[in-house]
Amino acid sequence: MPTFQAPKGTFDVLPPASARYERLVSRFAGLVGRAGYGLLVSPMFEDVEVFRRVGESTDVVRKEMFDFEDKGGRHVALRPEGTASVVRAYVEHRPQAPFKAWYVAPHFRHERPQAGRYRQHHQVGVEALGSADADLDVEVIALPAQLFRELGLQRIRLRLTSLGDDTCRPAYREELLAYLRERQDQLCDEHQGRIEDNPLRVLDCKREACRTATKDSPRMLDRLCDECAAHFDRVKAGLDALGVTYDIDPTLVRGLDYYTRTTFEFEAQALDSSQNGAGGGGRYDRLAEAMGGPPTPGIGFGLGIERILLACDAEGVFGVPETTLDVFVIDTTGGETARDLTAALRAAGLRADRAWDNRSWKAQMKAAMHSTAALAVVVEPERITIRTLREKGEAETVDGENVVDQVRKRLA
RNA sequence: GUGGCUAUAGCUCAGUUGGUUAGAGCGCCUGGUUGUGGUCCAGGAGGUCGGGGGUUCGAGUCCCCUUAGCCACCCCA
Repeated sequence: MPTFQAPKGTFDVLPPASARYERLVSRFAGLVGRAGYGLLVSPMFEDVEVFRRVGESTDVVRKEMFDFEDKGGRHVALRPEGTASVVRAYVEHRPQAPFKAWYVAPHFRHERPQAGRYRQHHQVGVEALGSADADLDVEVIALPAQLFRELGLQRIRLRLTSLGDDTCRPAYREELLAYLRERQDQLCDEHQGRIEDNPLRVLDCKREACRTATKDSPRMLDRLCDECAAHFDRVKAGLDALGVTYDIDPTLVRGLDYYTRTTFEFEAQALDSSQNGAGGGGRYDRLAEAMGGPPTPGIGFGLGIERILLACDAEGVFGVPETTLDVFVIDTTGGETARDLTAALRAAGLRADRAWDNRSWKAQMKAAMHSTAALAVVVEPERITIRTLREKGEAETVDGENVVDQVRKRLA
């Protein structure tokens, strides 16, 4: 047993398994890059107040932040979610709107770890600021749907709702609060004393008590103001037009308080654990103001890389790629030729590796088999041969002067 | 944060009511065989049994603590 191990709730991803991370991120980068989103790099810790703006009543802020005082006495926190940092950066730099950015970043939450739930996990996501256009909601929601399709995932369910805005939500909130107060003693223990914080959360409670008590509660979707209703209708129509299927779920409440209007969540149904949320997001038209900036509408999402990969495992798609090398060099003459030839092959743009330590022919050949290379170049005192590694074939003796060209020819 | 289960070789796991040098398969290393590599044969390396304490003549096995993982709650990505 090693003396040290990765801290609780964290993990290492080693090659070759890590190749899936690489490929997933590059797929995502390609997808959102084609849609006009540029990479945004931001610090993985911020003034703790930046994250507090996402909502004081949320678990993320109340009990899951990795926060500490730095040597200058500043109270900072490791990023628990992605949107706050991006909106902070937007407000700080005031880029041209609409501003469309994507990110890939570690996220930290101090929770009890479980499969699919970690203290450090990784998300890819996008944020689009400066437009309230419902068609932007459609674009943003369609991106993860397209990603999942490209990965080959079948069993992803999109849940969708609207939380209203400042025009209609306050009245609804009061109505719901009144409804809940009448039934306060019927709610579960957790929510009996917490309905004032965020009454919407009670609707999402999984406990039987809350479920029955709120069965006939008023629904935000029935109380949307005209503008919000029109916005939501356009979002639905847009998704329909793009062939993105969804389920309207009026009980959907996301973990963050900043959402307005459109919110959504992608559920990986292949995962039977309760950690089956693959990603989610929504509109946050008041967050820029809360961050001290000008009123700026915005919408975005975050996707959990580990959750997506777990879902891929469960559906048997997007496995670790087989071949990562073109050619493997074996040298039984001392190693100088391997050193020079490998360098030449790489300079020619081929993926090449070699055996080390001047081992036996058999040991080097074994290493070549493990390498996943398609071809081996075998350097022996009297000749140089090219051999196939993945299927049977005759060794082909090659001229020492043109090894690179001949390898290239064989690969073509 | 609450509760339950688990921890033995690089990996997957055996290990009796506590008993003497802790095992297997796979993987790894060496040699032989093979069509100079995938087969087969022989040999070898590798474990303070997660860590600490206790009970006992004796602990991988029983007890306590601790660390980590898993599961449920909770929450979410």
